[in-house]
Amino acid sequence: MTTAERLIESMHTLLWERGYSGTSPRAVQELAGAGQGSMYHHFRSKAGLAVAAELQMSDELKHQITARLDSGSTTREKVAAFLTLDENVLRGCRLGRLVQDAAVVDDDSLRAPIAATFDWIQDQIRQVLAEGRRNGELDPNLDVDDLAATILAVRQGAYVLARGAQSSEPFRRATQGILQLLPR
Amino acid sequence: MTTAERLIESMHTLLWERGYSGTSPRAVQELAGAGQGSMYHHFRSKAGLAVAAELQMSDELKHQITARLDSGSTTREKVAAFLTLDENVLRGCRLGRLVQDAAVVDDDSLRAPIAATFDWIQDQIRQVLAEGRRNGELDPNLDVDDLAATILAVRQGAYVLARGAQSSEPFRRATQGILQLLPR
DNA sequence: GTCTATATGATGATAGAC
DNA sequence: GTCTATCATCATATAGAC
Repeated sequence: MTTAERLIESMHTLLWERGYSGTSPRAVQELAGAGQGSMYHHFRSKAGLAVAAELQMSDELKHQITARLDSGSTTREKVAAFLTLDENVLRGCRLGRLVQDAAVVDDDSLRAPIAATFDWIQDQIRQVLAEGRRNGELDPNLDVDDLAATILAVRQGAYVLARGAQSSEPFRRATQGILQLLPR
Repeated sequence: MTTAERLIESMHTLLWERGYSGTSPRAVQELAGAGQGSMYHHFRSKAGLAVAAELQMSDELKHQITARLDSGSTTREKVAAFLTLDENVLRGCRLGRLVQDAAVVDDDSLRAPIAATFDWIQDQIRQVLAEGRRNGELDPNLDVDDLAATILAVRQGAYVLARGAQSSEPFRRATQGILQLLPR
């Protein structure tokens, strides 16, 4: 891995763990084993490096989500796979946690990659739901745009509850709760 | 208002706006019109003042939620009232946003009031749902514990999506999406 | 109870040598 | 490309006078 790649990787890890405001350039440099000058040679600023890390987050997330939404055979199975517990729920969603940070929301270059990824995810879910509606698996009267937003919101909110409780139980409950409303 | 009350009020405002890590004692003092020494006379630390502010947040939130859950006549109306758009969705949930901050989650005295409030809210929703099930408004096979977690998660997640998009539209969609799954 | 002074370390970045 | 030195500012308090 090049120094630039290690810096991005380290920023990715720390953004997930400590958030944007909670991550100092110094901490990133230490984790990457790079010096002060090195970081500022490859990136204009902390925000510039963070944007690069966000793009990596987005890429990884898209691959994971595609794999999950493709995994089941029925609509319900696909949605269930999307909502299924991660290895480590308490870490939260790496993108979702960032939007709580005012420094991120106030800087469009930092916020835009997150917004775009959320849009992409909702659209993937919407397509799965739309197919289910065509198949007759779902009620033809359902608004699949709204329901796609709901399903993503359940996942994001489930992370919030799990972090508050420091337990994965609320995550499991919240995701089970929506699944019981979808026809088998 | 006493100085202590103004300090709590100011911390409340800034926690909501900037989060815990993003709020400095100095900023709180300025907003409250109090000096450095004054703050540390009334509170042991930044964390101590933040706990006091969290208790105020919790109190206000409980009153608002009670009012909403009591407002409708049917189960669906009550849930809809709970999920209804706030004046300013983009601010997010004052408690939900705090749990994304590692400094909050790592300090039990800061996390506990949030966890307790989330538990309280879920229990209130659960009671509304349980009554609806007894009434025959809801399917008797529904797990109301899970569904209560889902409904709170939708609200929390809807805030996350709205902040990401810097628009209240995803909030509206996500909440409508779950309501269309509840029987009329 | 409130004020000013002071302390210690971190933050985010720049300068310039190598 | 990477390193060390340096910088101004801020964060989170503590000390002690008034």
